[in-house]
Amino acid sequence: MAVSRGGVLELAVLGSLHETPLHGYELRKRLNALLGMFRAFSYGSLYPCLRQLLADGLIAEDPLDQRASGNAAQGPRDNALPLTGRRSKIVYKLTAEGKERLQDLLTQAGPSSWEDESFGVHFAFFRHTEAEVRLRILEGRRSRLEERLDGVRTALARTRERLDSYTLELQRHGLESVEREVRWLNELIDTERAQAVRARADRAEAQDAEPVPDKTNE
Amino acid sequence: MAVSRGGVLELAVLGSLHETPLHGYELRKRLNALLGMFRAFSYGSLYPCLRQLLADGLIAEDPLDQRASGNAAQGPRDNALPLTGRRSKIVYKLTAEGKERLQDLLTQAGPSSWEDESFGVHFAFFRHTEAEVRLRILEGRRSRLEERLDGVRTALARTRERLDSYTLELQRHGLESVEREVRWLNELIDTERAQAVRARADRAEAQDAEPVPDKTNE
DNA sequence: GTTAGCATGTAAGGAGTTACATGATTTT
DNA sequence: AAAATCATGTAACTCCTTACATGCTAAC
Repeated sequence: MAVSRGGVLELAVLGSLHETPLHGYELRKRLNALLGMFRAFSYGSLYPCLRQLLADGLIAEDPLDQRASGNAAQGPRDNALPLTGRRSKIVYKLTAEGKERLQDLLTQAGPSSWEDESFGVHFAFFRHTEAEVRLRILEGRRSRLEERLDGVRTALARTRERLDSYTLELQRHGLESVEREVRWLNELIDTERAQAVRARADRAEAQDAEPVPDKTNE
Repeated sequence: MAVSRGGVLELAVLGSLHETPLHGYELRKRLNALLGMFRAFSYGSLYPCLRQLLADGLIAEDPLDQRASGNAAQGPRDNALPLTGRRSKIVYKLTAEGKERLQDLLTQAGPSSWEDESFGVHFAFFRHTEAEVRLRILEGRRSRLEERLDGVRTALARTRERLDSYTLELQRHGLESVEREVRWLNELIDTERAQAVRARADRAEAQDAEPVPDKTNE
């Protein structure tokens, strides 16, 4: 079943391809437009990744595109068309296995989903993620950041020597940025919870008679 | 002269050791307190780095520490002291060559100083950096971020399909964060320029008679 | 007809991490 | 005397980047 190894790229590719078939070049542009503020991928990693995913059967060439990339017998006539052996766009689409794998990746709530490098990518595909998993990822990221704040703050408190103005300014800016992200996460978590409550209420109304379990694990 | 290869760790180590001699464990804690909001280093990279720097003669063991790490002949008597062959703190200090190398690294204003992974480290040692270099690094980082803003914004403008709320929120938060950093850089740059002007005025006053060249390359 | 951008790929390697292994010292 | 944490180190590996190489297609 070939693990087609971890790394956010896999998720980024699979997630993008889930929306619509794409070829490598366009895929990269999409990705860098979507995640450009957080990270950028190069062709040098994208194409090998596509190759691996293809080998693993998670994606497949999409024949719907008119410029077939096949080397099969096509009329040797009129080779003015861009079919030189194998040079044209290669459009990929998700296979059934690929969709399964994507669902797997989207269900994982762990360090691999809330660390700096990966959180943005996971968040970008929250639309396809279950509500519960979304919440756990958001909370996971928040505690990750709070750990960081704690660590730096206590380390700072233990420091005897007073720091120069640049170090101080860096500290201040860093703290502020992380605190801002925590506040942002708080808002998102509140929204998610409110939605969950609403969804539960809707479900309750639907089955009406049955008393809602309502396990208040708050 | 052994290049003792690039990577921010080298600068981080050399910079820290420039303030005061330290051993590996403590060094790591310092670093993670100083830069914890931006990145964290592990022992697995720190110790090999120290070894390399030692081999290159940029750092040396500091004999000032009472627990000498030497294997030289010390009285075999009273070996209850922690001197088992070679297990105790190894305190390193900068050599003359190391100081030179540090100055080199601090003078470099280029991508290696203003990219995400490295900017924080360079900034943390701005105290030891020339005013001119500081300015170029700050401006370099600013244009890097502005490029990013441009790229994402134009890509976004070209996008036909409207995005789901999560993608949108990610976009918004990303843009806002980067814009905030740009504003922060603007302030820092202003401050730096004001200081430069003041410094020039001071120098002019000092030599008084001599008309200041004042090449207004603004 | 030449630049600029679209499109696909590979080889080499960089900068670190994780997990492991070990031992010394201090605290409880 | 057990647990925590201080302290040093290595091997294997990961994920990605840089630099290169190639060729098509559109625009100026």
